Amino acid sequence: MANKKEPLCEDIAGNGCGLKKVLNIVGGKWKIMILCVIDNNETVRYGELRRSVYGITNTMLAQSLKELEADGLVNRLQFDEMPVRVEYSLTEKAKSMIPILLELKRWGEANL
Amino acid sequence: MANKKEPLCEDIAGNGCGLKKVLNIVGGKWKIMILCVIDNNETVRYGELRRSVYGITNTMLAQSLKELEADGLVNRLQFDEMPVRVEYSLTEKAKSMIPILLELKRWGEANL
DNA sequence: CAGGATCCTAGTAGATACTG
DNA sequence: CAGTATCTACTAGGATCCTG
Repeated sequence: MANKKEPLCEDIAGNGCGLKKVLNIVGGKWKIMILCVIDNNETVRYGELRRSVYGITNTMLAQSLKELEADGLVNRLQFDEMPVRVEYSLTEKAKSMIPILLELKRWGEANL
Repeated sequence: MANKKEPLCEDIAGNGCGLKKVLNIVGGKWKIMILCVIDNNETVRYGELRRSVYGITNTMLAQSLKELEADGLVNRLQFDEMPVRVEYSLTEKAKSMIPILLELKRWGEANL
């Protein structure tokens, strides 16, 4: 009778669960902040990111951007001028996640 | 003209952002899995959790449960029988977060 | 300007044994 | 049964300096 609930995570042991995958991608110390800044600005340069994400180091920023790019969440566009210029932006995939993150954000503000 | 977007995270520096708060609570290695198991069973005993969350140790399970309880996401109900019995369940607050997590899960399955 | 390389620290998690 | 108490291991993250 009762409508069967959709289980939050069936494959608890492995990394098969979509939820775990998302948290692996977004769960680090810096990645949501980076996504936030890019989302707020459409397109952002490396130095601008380093100044905006207060406290981040080169190591962490470069590494996080690489991983986000590898995961298909940010685009890296390099202009071979002198000196070099690189612009980062969100992919369509990333943009489609933003509304859900906004819901989570509102939930957090209301409940924590 | 264009409708102004709601920013994902204004307070990037501090922990003021609701999104960061949520990730701090749910972002660990075990907590979502624990929430998953409890959510799937309504009410779960300690030993059942330890067997269900494959690979977790006593240390981590006890610690995670304590933090989840402190954050108001799980209820701890102790029966002073012999031997002791303890049942864990989700709070209303936690239940209100589940639908959002489900969305994230579906997004992860579709995009990762 | 946009990173890379290297070394180091610290918080997070695991193993094992024990207790009310 | 439902946890504590120690001790150890690992790895994410930090500091500093360097380069195409």
